[in-house]
Order: sequence, then C-alpha cells, then structure tokens
Amino acid sequence: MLSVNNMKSDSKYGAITKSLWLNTAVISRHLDNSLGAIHGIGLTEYMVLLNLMQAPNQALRRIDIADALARTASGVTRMLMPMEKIGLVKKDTSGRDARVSLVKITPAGEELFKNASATLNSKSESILKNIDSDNADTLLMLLEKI
Amino acid sequence: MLSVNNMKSDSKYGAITKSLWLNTAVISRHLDNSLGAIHGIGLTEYMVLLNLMQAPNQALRRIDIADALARTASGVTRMLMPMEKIGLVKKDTSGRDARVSLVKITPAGEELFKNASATLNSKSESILKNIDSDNADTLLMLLEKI
DNA sequence: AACATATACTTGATTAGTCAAGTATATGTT
DNA sequence: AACATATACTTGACTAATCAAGTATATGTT
Repeated sequence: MLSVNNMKSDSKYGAITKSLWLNTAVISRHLDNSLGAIHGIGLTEYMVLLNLMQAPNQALRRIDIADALARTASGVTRMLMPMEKIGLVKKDTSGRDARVSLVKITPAGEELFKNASATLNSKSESILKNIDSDNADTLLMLLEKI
Repeated sequence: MLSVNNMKSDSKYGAITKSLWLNTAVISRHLDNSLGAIHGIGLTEYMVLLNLMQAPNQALRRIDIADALARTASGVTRMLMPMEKIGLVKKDTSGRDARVSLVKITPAGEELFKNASATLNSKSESILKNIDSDNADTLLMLLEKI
C-alpha cells in the first residue's frame, strides 16, 4: 500500500533523530522514575548537579546551566527554586557582575549527587543490556561526535 | 581537584544515557521549533502521525499510541484533542470492544505528515552534519539495538 | 449467573517547562 | 558623560505532560 520508510524524502539522518527521540523517551522515563523514587530528584535536576560538580568552582551562572541543558533561562530559574528549598544548591553572590546570581552545589547536594550517580550508572547498565562493551564504546564515541 | 568522570561508580553506560539525554534535548528542541514554525505541529505530534501512517489500517488504539511514544494514556488523550480539532486525526468508532476509541489519520493529516517528514529529514541532516554516511549507518544500527 | 479482576479511557490537580515582557546592570559609541 | 544596545535574570500566562482516581466495559473463576 504505502510504505512510509521508503519514500524519496526519507533519510537515514531522519531515522536517527527519530530513534534518538524514542530511545531517550523510554530511557529518561525509566531513569526519572528511579532517581525520583530513590533520591527524590528528576533526571534534569541530576544533570544540574552534574554540571555544578564539574564546574571550576562548583558554581555556575544560571545562564550557563540553561545552555548546558538546552533549557531556557526562565526554566532554570523555576527548576532551581525547589532545589534550593531542599538544600541541594544555594545562591552564591560572590559576583563582580551584579546581574549574575551564581548557583553553587551544597555538601548535601554533593552527597546526593554521588548516590544518584551510582543509581544512574547501574540502571543505565541494565537498560542498555543489549549493547555489549565494544558496542558501548562505539556508541558513546558516535554520540559525542554529534 | 575532583574529577567526576573518573570516579569508581562511573560507567560508560551511564555516560551513554547522559549523552543520549543531552543530544536529544538539543535536537528535539531544534526539530520542535522547525516543525512548529513550518507545519504547526510539535515533534510528539509528528510521531503520532508517523505511527498512524505505519499502522495496519492507519488506525490505532490510544493505548497503543501511548506505548509507542512512551507516554501515558492520559497524555495521549490530551495530546489528541487539539490534533482532532485541527483535523489531523479523527475518531474511528469501528470497535468491537466498546472501551476502545480508535484514532485514524485524516487525508489532511497524511498530507501534513508528508510535508513535515521532508522538513524533519532535511533538518536532521543539517543537525547531524558531523556524522558521515558510514558513521550514520553504524549509529542507527546501534540505536536500533537498544 | 455472579463476582473479582483487568483493560481502555477520561478528568482534576499538579509539575515542568515555554514564550513574551519587564527589571536591572553592563558595555560600547559618540 | 549620555545614550543605545546587549546580557542576566525574573515573572505572568500558557502548554504539555504526569499521577491518582473514577467510569465503563471485558474477561476469567467459581
């Protein structure tokens, strides 16, 4: 009848973006549920903590977090409110630029991040059990090429 | 000081899920904006149309759409309301099971899907310009293995 | 046949995020 | 110095999706 995947306009690049989208939907949901149930944070919040940990002074501007996570500045503002309330991050006003409100990870945030990392890694392994070690290397290399 | 990525608990599988998440965030946003500006639908809505096109009778139960997209049944109910209002899909009550409300793509939906596919494919190519054709084959193969 | 359980879907309340507009500060140009 | 423009952030109004609970129908067990 009508074969969607063999149309002239179909490209393997389109197939890649669709597959990325779908796989990530499944995986994110899984990880989000696990991180939520065990540590009380979502995957996006985990990624905030990861970026803060990797930052030079364990502090970042809100705009840098937005860029790093492909979110908007206002999304970051809203996301950080509950994280600050439960003490994972705090404002660090050590700014020379008065427009900036730096975000810093707290000791509690670091602790939670370490535990959540262990969860994320072990869940990731079980989710990706069809990918063997060599394929995992290749996949990671290709993803980082994007 | 403190190297996050070389900790004992770090695994390449965790690195893969993080990279999938981040790449997909960037790519989805891009495609969502393009599809929205040009065709007035989002990426999720595009994926609904894709699944309907591929379905045996171009019709699916709501629950099947939810499974295919890794969304909840209630998410699908809410998602379909505006799509039905603008005439991309319609209810198909040809059911032997009275609990089921089948969803069918309309001719207008098919037409929009074809145009949106061309957009998605060409945008995907430009987004993935760092991945050459051979690497694209490998990447797609690995993604489909997950 | 009656009842318990499972499935398909919808709805109310809530959360996560967007965009557009606004505030405050910084920077670059005359 | 004054003014225009750019940057960092916040806020109001909205969209997309979740979860928990509810309705309706179907299926399996005695």
